[in-house]
Amino acid sequence: MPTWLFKTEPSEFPFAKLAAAAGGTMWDGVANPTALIHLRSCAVGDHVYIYHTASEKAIVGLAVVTKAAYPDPARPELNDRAEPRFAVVNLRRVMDVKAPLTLAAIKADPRSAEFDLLRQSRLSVMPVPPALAKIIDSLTGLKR
DNA sequence: GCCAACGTTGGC
DNA sequence: GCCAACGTTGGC
Repeated sequence: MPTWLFKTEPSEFPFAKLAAAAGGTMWDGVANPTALIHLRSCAVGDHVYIYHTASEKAIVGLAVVTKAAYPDPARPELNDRAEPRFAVVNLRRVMDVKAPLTLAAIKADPRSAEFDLLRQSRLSVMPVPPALAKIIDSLTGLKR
């Protein structure tokens, strides 16, 4: 199953604020067109690494998609059309990583050279290639 | 706080 | 439809 990486600013919406209950929490605020394309590709059951930006710059946890993309209910004026401008998904918190995986550590590993996280620093929703997901699982101590 | 690397906007 | 000017993100 596909794995994604979502970025969030920990002072705005930290990983810990994601609900661990079945329905999860709405993940909104994605405006970048490329990020929205990825967001619309998320399916229920897909796994999502949560990455904290700003001072942390590390993968801190794992979440799962509990509801696929739908129009942001807070932006009806922009979503009342065939192609909604803003999409959101629901995410449920699954588990913390055993060890946060820092951007510096990811950069230092030549196997992540093609990762969007390094190639396009402003992208907030991106796919994680399966081979890289395996590496990240091992480096963070995630058992899933 | 700075600035590179994007996106977006609006005049033409 | 182009592109200059402006705005935003996020690493440093």
